[in-house]
Amino acid sequence: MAVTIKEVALLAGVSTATVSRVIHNHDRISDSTKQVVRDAMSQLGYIPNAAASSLAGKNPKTIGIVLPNNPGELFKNPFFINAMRGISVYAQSKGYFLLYSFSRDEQEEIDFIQNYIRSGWVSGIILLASREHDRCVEYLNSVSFPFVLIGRPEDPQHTYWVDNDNFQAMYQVVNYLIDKGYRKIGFVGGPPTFRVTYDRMTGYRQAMNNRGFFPEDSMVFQGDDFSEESGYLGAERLLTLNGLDAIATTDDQLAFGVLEKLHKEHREDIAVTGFNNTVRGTYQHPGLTTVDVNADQLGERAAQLLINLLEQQTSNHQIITPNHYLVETQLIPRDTA
Amino acid sequence: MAVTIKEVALLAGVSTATVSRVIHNHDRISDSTKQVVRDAMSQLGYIPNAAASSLAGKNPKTIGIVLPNNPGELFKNPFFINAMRGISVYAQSKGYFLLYSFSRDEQEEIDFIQNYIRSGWVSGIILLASREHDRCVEYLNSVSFPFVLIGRPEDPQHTYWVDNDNFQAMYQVVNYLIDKGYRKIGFVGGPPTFRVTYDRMTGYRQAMNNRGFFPEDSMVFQGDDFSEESGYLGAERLLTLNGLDAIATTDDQLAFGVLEKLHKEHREDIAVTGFNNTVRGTYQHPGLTTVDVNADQLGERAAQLLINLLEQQTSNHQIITPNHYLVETQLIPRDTA
DNA sequence: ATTAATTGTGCAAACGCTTACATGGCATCA
DNA sequence: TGATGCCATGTAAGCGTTTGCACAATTAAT
Repeated sequence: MAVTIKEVALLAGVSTATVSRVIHNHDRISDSTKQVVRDAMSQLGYIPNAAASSLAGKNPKTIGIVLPNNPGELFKNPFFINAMRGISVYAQSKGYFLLYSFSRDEQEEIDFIQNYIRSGWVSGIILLASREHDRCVEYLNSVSFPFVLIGRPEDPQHTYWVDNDNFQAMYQVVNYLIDKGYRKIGFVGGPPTFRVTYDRMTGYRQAMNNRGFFPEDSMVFQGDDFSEESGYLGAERLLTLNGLDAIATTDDQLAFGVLEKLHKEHREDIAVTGFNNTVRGTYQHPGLTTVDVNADQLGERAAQLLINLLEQQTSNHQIITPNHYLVETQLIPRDTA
Repeated sequence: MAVTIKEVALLAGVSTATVSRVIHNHDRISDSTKQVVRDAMSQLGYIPNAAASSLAGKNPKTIGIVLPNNPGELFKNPFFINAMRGISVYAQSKGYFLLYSFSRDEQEEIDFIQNYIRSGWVSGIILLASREHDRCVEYLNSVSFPFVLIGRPEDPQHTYWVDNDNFQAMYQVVNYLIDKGYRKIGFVGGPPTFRVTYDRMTGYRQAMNNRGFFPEDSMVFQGDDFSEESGYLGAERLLTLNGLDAIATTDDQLAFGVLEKLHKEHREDIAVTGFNNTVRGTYQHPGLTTVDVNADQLGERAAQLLINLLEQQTSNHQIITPNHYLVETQLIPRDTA
């Protein structure tokens, strides 16, 4: 059917072994032969059979992506599709294929990962769902299969990951607010067990301190989750304070809850910021000032990290790649601050 | 490394051929042997090596998905991610893997398709980008590789495809408007060369006629594209008519343009409907009455169609599957109508 | 001038699975 | 009882690549 390595070999007048070596840029092949073989390949439109090469023990040049199946979140937040696009940009430029699957729950995620690995289809995996105590990470570590996490892992030293610099991001937000003249800035975050909450809160505290403000604990609210309800609750709490003029949140959903409460109390004068640049914040009135996490970049970097890892594994050049990247966020000023 | 068919055969006390036959449910294997083999498989946690099975000439059980890389559209419209999820629901239940790629332009789409096919990775393809004169469709036909189109093809008789019943959908919208008391309903559509425009316009006309209204041509506007600008222009044109009380559009973007013009002219009394249920329409004020195209379902059906096709091809049971599915749309009433 | 090391290439086995063909056992029929 | 046919399973070749090993040709070292 399709063109095989044999036909290329025949046309180039060499053995299949040589063709294979040319494909992989083996260093013991003379430049002249390389040229001849390459000409033959392009003349025939040869594309290696991925199944065969994978079977013969090579990097299948395919990356598996595991997504959480959270319809609500998927819909509200362009994060996933953008991350997938980012991954594809880099992976495709390196000739990698991409496999994806949505999973209903953690168990299914693990099942899919097992399938990916055992089936021999993929050479590495990117996880897009960072949970607190991630069994997928555990599993992948236990079988020591190459993977990259989008999000911050529990063990940042021994895991490959990409994430935003959450400290820096919130630091920026608070400085922006102070620059705009706000002084008494409250904080509404998600559960304190999440690393992301901690990092953003630290950024908030640091920024305040550096500018000469020292928020008491009552100005910091941490909800049980990242929901609107928690935001609403947080606003309720913070409104008991005197002179509050701004609320920085760690998530758009929280921010929406905050806005709702503020609206109810006719305190629209209070500034609000969110996080994640969800679509609702873009189109609602007033537009929500928020932070874009640059999902595209996160995806691209994740792919880069993984592919580096894979290629480095194959070759014996010991170029030590970093084990993580921090991707810049971008403040999106809109009406609420 | 992983468990192979040999180990299963050894444990079950049969040959590898028998194991293979059990996997594929060959009918000449006795029930008792089947049971023994299945037990062995599950005991060892055996998962067939996809590369090997694909190489040996079997259906690789992998579907390639080609997406357009249109950042703006991707962001505004949850269509793509939902369709991908829909595909994954069905495909995963049938044990199929999914490959995806975003392409920058038509040429790249074709390149990716070639890669998919020549590499032997995929057994079938789903196209999510239906254009007017689709070279991908042409190419796939020319090499007669199994594929399904999401959207209406040029040759609906000899292509596998899924789509909404666009006629029906717009018919419904217009009836809804008439039921709500609107009488002089204008139409703003995209370019008339698109089949979807034609179908929806026909639905509009038919519904009007059936209820005793006979819109003159001046009540029908067809833009050069599906943009807000075209919508704006359309509204401008229609506003010259007397007594207009509603505008049905074929796309949310068009609707947004229409709303803008109406707002400018303080004619918010005029009802407006969109199409596609984009996120902006959900969150803006006033909320846009629109039609959800059920992207999930479209994806699921597309996967179903393709997998049926593939399995039917393999086995010689000649169950003739339909060559297309029409997926129901859903009217989403909100503020603008 | 001999030997040793290096370079460029080919040979052939191996990867894990499928499947056409072969085979032995059993039931059926005359 | 022997021939016939079917049923359940085994044998082995082959799918397209990769790669360790072998080997011839060249270069370097003595």
